[in-house]
Amino acid sequence: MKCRLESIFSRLYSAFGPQKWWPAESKFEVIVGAILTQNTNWGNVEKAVAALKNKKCLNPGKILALSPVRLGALIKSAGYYNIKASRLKNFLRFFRDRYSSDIKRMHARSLHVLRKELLQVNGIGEETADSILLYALDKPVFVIDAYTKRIFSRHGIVGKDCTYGQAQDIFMRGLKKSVRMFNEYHALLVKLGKDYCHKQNPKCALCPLNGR
DNA sequence: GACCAGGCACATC
DNA sequence: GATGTGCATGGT
Repeated sequence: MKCRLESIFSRLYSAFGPQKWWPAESKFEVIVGAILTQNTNWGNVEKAVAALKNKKCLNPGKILALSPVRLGALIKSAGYYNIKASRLKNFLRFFRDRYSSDIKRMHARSLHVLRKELLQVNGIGEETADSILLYALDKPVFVIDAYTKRIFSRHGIVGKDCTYGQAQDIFMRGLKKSVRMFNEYHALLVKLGKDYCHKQNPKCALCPLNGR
């Protein structure tokens, strides 16, 4: 499996090149984006982040100080804006109370401890936690998302109904733990998913993973 | 108008 | 543990 996963990575990298993820100007912006992008088109998230920046509200204190209605209005374009407003605040209260809203303090903790803590925040599930760990905190964890499952189940590498943990184990066991590679691999899978591995009408004939 | 997008919590069985 | 449902905007 190791060879297979590594070879898929090489082919994706050759086909698409570096993806330069996560697209954000700061680690804090990565975290906000990770929560806002839940089950949502990235373009809609960018608009919400831009609205927060435009009002000079893209920092922990400002977001916490906004009323739910005001915050909801700013992130409206990202969809599920009421629930996401409360999820953002749930994270920010944890971030303030546990780490004094300081990314460096968080960064100093271990992957294992942080993952457990993040999963206790209401609104942060496995994918969001792992996205924060990998892309904001440089921890070597492989992010599994809908694209990853769809692509690898279509190629017979994971079961169609496998759990998040089962899929993650396959990657974590089959690859060397590298933050840089995990970062690029997941970004490349999203690129492949967006361009070639649609839910319906899969353009699999064009998929760079097909053929030799 | 239908379908989809870089999920998650909660209720119910 | 598995399955179903609500949450919502904006692009194709």
